[in-house]
Amino acid sequence: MSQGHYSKDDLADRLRACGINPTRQRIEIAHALFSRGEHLSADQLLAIVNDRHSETSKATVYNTLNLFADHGLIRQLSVDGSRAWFDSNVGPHFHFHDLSSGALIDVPVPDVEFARLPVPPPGTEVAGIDLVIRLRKKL
Amino acid sequence: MSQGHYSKDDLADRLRACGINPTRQRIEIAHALFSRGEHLSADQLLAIVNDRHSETSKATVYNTLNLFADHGLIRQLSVDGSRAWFDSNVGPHFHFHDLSSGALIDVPVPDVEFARLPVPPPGTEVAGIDLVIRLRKKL
DNA sequence: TTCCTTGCAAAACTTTTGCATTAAA
DNA sequence: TTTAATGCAAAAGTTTTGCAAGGAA
Repeated sequence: MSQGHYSKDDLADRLRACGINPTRQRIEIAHALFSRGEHLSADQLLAIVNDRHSETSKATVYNTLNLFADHGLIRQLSVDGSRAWFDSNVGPHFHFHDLSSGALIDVPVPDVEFARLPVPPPGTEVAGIDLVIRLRKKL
Repeated sequence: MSQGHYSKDDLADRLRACGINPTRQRIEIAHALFSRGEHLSADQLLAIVNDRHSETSKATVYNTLNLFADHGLIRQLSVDGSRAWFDSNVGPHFHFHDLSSGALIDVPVPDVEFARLPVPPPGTEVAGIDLVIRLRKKL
């Protein structure tokens, strides 16, 4: 789904398609998010964006990340309590979490299959499933 | 497993069994955690403990929660980015997360069955599985 | 005494917000 | 000119830490 299009124009189109006004800062943040297939924190984004081009403020990074997440362009992960991670892959998938390194690794949907899931409480329905498989070093 | 023993003596025994010196504050925090079957935040614990008995400081609440978690007496949950939740149920189980109310509801193990799980990366093994089923209001 | 625990305040860290400035249409 | 976006600094919220004081053995 529109992988590999990381030019400014393509990214601007992608933002517009979500109803987001494509500004310079937003395009740069989007580039950092989508050109790397990684999970990034707000701090990392700030460092990446300000390393490559001109100045972007911390507030703008946070505002932009929330904006992107609100429009379904990225997903915010709560994997450890220390900080938020932002995932440029909004398609259904799961995660390995390496407890020794802190690394997050994607787990594609076909690698997981549920034979049984609980029935949601009355009046509610499932909005999404977050699965995190914690990993430790094998001895 | 040792449910329903919430007297000071029983709680003290339970702490000692984990290698934790049972002080007054620790016993009160343990009582708040175990006598209710709920998921509690540090702030809620602080309020509960200081409502019933004498003063316990915020730092002691945090230190105690970390101590309990380090000794496997409770589990810290990362379910939303806003704050940590502490679960007095350390046995294997999963969670519903009601997005509209913020409520956390236990899902017992038998309600979930995995037909397939991914193979951990080389040199690692599975330390635990966190499953959070997000719920929204059904229309 | 000696060791452990607690409390307080301050610090650290992440995230949000208020507001003046800037950029854009 | 009018609106939207940005940057800065301050504020807010959660959690950790340093250190002096307190309590138990």
